[in-house]
This record gives sequence, structure tokens and C-alpha cells, in this order.
Amino acid sequence: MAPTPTANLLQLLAEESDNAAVKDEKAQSKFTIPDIVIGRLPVYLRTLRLLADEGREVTSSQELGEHLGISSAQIRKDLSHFGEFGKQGTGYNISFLCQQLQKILNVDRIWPVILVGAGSLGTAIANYQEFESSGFRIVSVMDEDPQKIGQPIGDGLQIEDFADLKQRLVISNAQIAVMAVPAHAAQRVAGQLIEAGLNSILCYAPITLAVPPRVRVEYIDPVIHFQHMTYYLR
Amino acid sequence: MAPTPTANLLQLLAEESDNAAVKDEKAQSKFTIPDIVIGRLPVYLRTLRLLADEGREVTSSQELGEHLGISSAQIRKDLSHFGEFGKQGTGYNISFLCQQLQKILNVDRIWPVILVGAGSLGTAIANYQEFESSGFRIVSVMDEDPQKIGQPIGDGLQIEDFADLKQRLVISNAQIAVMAVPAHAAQRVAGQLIEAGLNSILCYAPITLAVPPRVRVEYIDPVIHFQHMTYYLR
DNA sequence: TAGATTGTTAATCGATTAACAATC
DNA sequence: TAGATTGTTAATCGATTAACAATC
Repeated sequence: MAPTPTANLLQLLAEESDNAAVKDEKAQSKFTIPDIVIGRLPVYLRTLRLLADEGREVTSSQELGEHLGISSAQIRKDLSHFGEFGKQGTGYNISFLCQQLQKILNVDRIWPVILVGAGSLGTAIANYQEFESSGFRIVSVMDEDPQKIGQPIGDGLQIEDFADLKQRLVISNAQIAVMAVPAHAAQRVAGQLIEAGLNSILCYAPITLAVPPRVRVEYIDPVIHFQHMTYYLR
Repeated sequence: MAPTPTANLLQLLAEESDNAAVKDEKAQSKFTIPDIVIGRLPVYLRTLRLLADEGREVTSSQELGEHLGISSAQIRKDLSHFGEFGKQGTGYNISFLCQQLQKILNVDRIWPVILVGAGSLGTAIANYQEFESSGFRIVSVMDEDPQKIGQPIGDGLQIEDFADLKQRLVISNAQIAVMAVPAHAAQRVAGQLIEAGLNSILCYAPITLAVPPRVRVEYIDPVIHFQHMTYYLR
């Protein structure tokens, strides 16, 4: 067996040496953490911060679970993928666990974000003050409407020409884009963002984007939530 | 065994008569459709409508799956919970399947929705024109800020006093609320909405609400999506 | 020490997928 | 008829939970 590609994984997984003799892909999928677990970490983090704001110093998987409506076992299991963060008998130190989750999620820094679309939704997003404390800063708001280009928006920004995307990206170094554009423009805009090198998109347009596998897209569409709720209504 | 409560289920499940002798709760949980399936139906519907807009008349589970990045088997399985909507060899008639999904999701009508919070996000939501075609109409926008009350908003609405919630609900008959309020106000506002009789809430505030079991809450928080994405970034 | 709570294992539960007979 | 695609079954895969030894 070729030693080199496996060696990398072995470093990452020092304590897993027993099972390390498996094939590379297997190893990947075996030790890779389920995306569904990753998806819950931001919710844990948000809740922990709320507790910290209330002046609390420790909590338990049980308390967190009650807050969130999930089982304490799930919380402990989820965290156990990343290490041991608690103390038997006492629980978790809130600010320590916050720090750890921020590191895991890579939000122990500020990520520059590009916002495309300066309609009323885009404006609301640009105005939202709380991104910064969560690890994100909107560094650029772009639109295609000549009427809008040059107008002030958000906190000291000016609407820029989406045609200048590539130049702006060189300066901002953003890897993340938010799309607040009409559905009919969304696929084209996504294509341009991807072509310019972006690989993470948060899409507010009510459409599933066709993107290459390297690009991650998440969606926000209130209609999907409404229609989910009405299934249970009469 | 008491015949009456079971009888109801038996009607609903005529063809399932073999297994119908189980306990009520069991029967419920056995024949109840998984929430995760319900959650995909609006996405199917959205995609089908897009195809319809392109003038397409039929599609297949394979084509839908490719659009959405899921397996054709999953789509067929999901739909099979509700009936048979396709034709072997040809696939699904798009407009027929749209109609059926709309019925299943109860969006073959217009649901009145109350919007609480007339800040910039609330304003963006109030301005959004596309709810109507998906089954929803914002009938009331409320806020607590005396400066805002009385101002025009959205399509011919006026911002109303949130203190008048109960009277407004009597008129509008809304069962669904959207909360676009600051995090610090969200739990209180939710309590008031629930106390007034609402049972479905779409919450844009970055907080998990404590609500009684009869109330369904869905959340939209861009930060959760951002932090999910940054896990995969360097 | 007694009580509490973790991290982890094994069992359970549920969701997804592959495969195929039925049939358009 | 030949080809395509459904609806459904059974197998697989993965996620959640219950339980408990370890230990603070």
C-alpha cells in the first residue's frame, strides 16, 4: 500500500491508529464528521452565547437539550466527534465551549462576504448589524442597476457594479457570497460568482441552483417554511 | 378495544386493513408521514412550477432528482406516501403533480399571514410580491414603535399597533405569523402571539423560542448557514 | 462519600437506495 | 413489441437514543 496519502490522515488521527490501515476513501468516510452534526454546531454556539450573555458560566447537555428541544445524548455525541469539552459531575464551561465551537467552525476570525442584490431584501441584509459578532462582515454590496450603483448602503458601503465583481474579489478576498436577487437572475448570477472563484453561496432566491460539486450552496426561502407549516394546518 | 377512535383511522386507511388492529398511537406513528418527507414537498413543488413556466408538460423522477441533487428513488418514495401520480414509461404530468402537491400541502388556497416587526427586514418581507402565488398573503404588519404605527407598508397596508393583535386576529383569521423582531424581543413577542391563538411561527430572530408543543416554529437565520459553510473553508 | 454528569458503546430506530415486477 | 419509468419491496446505510462505567 502506498504510504504517502495515508500518512496524512494518520497524523490527523493519531489516536485512531488501530483502524488506520483501511483504504484512504474508507478512512475519509469513516472519520469524516456527518454534515448533519456540523449543521447543529452553530445552533449550539448561538445558545451558549445567549447563556453567556445571561451571565451563566456552566451548563449541561441536559440543559442545552431542553433549550433546543433535542436529547442530551445527541449533544454529547455531537461534541464527542471533536474532543472532550466537559467535566463529569459539573458539565460544560460555557465560554470555553463557545471558544472551542468557534474554532471548530472557523469563526474565530471575520470572514468577508459579498452581497449581490441591493433591493429591499439586500438592503435589509446590508443593514443587519449582528453578522460581525458571529464571524462575518459584508464588505461589498453589488447590483446591476445603474440607478443603484454608487448609492450608499449598509454601514459605510456604496453599491458597486456587479460587472466589477472580479476586481472587487481580488481586493476583498471573499469566499462567501449572499444572493438577494430575483429568481430569474439567480442562475446567471450564481454562474458569474462561481466563475469568479467563489465557492460558498447563500441563496435567497427561490430556486435550486445548478452548480459544480466544489461549490456549496445553502438556501433561504420563507415559502418553503410556510408550505411546510400549512401541511399541518386545516 | 373502543371502536370509535380507530374507526376514523380505518376510513383513512381503507387499503391498510390488515394491520389496522394495532393500538391507536402505534397506528398514528405507523401511518403518519415523516416530517422530513413533508419538508421536501415544497421543494418539489417549486421545481415543478419552474418546469411548468418553461413550458414543459411532463417530467420524470430522474429529471427532478438531477435538478435537486437527490436520487430518483427518493422522489418516487416520497410521492408514494400520498398516492400514485405518475405513469409508467412516461413519468409525471407536471401541472397535475403541481395541483396534487398543492392539495397535499394545503396551499390550494391563500393563507393570511401576520408580520410582526416593521424594521428593514420586515419591510423587505412586506414588499415581497411572490408570496401570493405560493399560497400566502401578508394581511397585517405590526410593530410596537409609535413612530412606525400608521405608516404605509407593503402593498396597500399600514403598520398597525402590535398591542391590537387580538382584535386584528379576529378580523384576519390568520394562523401563521412571521417574526422579524430583534432577538431581545423575540421570546416576549412569541408569547403574545401564542397567547392570542397563533400556532405557526416563522422566526427570523436568532434565538430558539420556548413554545408549547401545539405551536410549530420554523427558523431562518443566515448566520447558522454561514457558520455551517465556514466549517468547510480554510 | 454521594450526587451529578460526562464520553462512549451497543441497540434501536428511521431514512435512503438499489433493484425489479408491473405497465404505459 | 421494445423502451422507459413508475410504485414498491427489501437491503443497506446512517442517525438517534438508552444505558452505564468513569470520574469530577
